[in-house]
Amino acid sequence: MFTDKFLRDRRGVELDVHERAVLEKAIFEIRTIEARKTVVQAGETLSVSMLLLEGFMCRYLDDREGMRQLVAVQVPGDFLDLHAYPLKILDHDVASLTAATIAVIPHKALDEINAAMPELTRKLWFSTLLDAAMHRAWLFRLGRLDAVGRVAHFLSETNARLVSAGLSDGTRFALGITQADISEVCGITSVHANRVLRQLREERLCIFRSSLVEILDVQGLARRGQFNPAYLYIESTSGRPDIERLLA
Amino acid sequence: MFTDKFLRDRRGVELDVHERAVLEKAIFEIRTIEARKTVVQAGETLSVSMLLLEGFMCRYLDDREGMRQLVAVQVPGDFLDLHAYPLKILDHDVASLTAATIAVIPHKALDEINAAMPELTRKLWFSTLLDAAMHRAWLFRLGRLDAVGRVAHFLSETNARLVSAGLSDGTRFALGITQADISEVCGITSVHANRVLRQLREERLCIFRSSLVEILDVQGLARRGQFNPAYLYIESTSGRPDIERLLA
DNA sequence: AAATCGCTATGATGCACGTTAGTTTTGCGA
DNA sequence: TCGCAAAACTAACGTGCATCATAGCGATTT
Repeated sequence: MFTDKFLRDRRGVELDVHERAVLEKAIFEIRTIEARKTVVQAGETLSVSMLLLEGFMCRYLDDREGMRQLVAVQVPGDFLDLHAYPLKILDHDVASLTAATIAVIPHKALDEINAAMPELTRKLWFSTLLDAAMHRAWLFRLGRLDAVGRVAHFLSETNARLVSAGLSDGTRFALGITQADISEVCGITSVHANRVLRQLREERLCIFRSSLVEILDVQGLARRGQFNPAYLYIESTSGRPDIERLLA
Repeated sequence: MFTDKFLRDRRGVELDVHERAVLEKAIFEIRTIEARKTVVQAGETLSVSMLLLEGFMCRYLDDREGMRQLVAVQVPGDFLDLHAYPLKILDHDVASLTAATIAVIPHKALDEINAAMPELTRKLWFSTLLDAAMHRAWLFRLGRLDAVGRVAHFLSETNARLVSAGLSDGTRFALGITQADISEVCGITSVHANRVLRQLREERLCIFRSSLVEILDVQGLARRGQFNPAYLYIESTSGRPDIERLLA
């Protein structure tokens, strides 16, 4: 099932069997994407949306000099651009960070869902609002935290999301991104990202090694980044102990 | 008509006469709010959403020490918390900046719209995605611009939105907020906000006087803040010259 | 084995912005 | 018209992060 991870363990909006089947049937094709490719550019008119199955992708805006500001990092189970369904044209680019696999869903299929299944429509809507809630947490990160706090917040968030996706055991996860990517998330230079990561290592909070992130002190890292997972709307309905631990 | 300004001049999603009437009928009551009151707190369960009719309001997150980071400023015609309809619980607070008037719409009424009017539902969805697009522009502002650029970007955005709402003539508008509010938008201290506003004044770009904002050089200010209004999805369908000028 | 490339690492220097501690101005209610 | 609080403004000083420059290191190519 390609849509297994979509909205899994999200408060009150998990898909039922029928809804999941409908969404599966809406998939038009599965595509693979190389690392570091732009798949959607700002301003194009879109007629499909994409669900991320494997790998990591991102969305970004760039400034006059071509410097990027990431506005979202997507993990497996996330829609990349469901917001393109109502918007049709995006204000930003979508690109892969690592090699990735995606499911392509035509807007025509979403029209049918929209017309016939108001409850599922509301859940799809919810999932785009989850993205907006993450945007707000990112605004807090950039507006109110220092560089160490920003990185700590980002790594705490990513850990929580990957636990929910079943891709982190709660302290360790693979995340094939570079220090430069982190700097584009956190609005700092890659030089400074390097110094911050060293500091997190020296304070025994977290070890970042590009291919592997190891959190030594989950609570300490969360405290340093003032991270509170409430905005992710994760809930342990299935009684998963890893999620219980996360929310404790 | 209370809903006059809602989605006015937004690309492809303006409400038709019937839709507007349905939305009007969904209004349960009109309320006034004093300046500087919190109307929704993070974590409450909500059963209504609110449309802003008059005045200015905002949404914010606060940090451990109680310092606020604004994540949105709402102007007349904006929903304050339509995202509470799918989400039910918000991750942030909603408060007034000035005295304000709002229309209250119960989620029950939105359920009926959701069930019976897929096209209107998609437009409501669109309006919440507009907020998300603004969040992304705000992320760019905080992540990639210096203090002067951030304030220039914010004032350019606000001008554009108020032109669309008919509350700015393109260069001058009333905005009853303080320098401290600006600092909470831009992630800087109020002391520095003051310095930045002086600089914008001295460079003959913009004069901010709390009760009145006067933009002396619209294009210069936009350039300084790398402001591009595309993310607001404004379009002049009605051939309004003020909007034409804005997008030129 | 040499060459190339992307990523990580680190030191020196400077500036934008924070912090602290005020003073002055504005506006509004009594 | 006074009185007072809130907002605007200013100055002195400290610091976190940017910038610039360079070097090491591992993987891939030839």
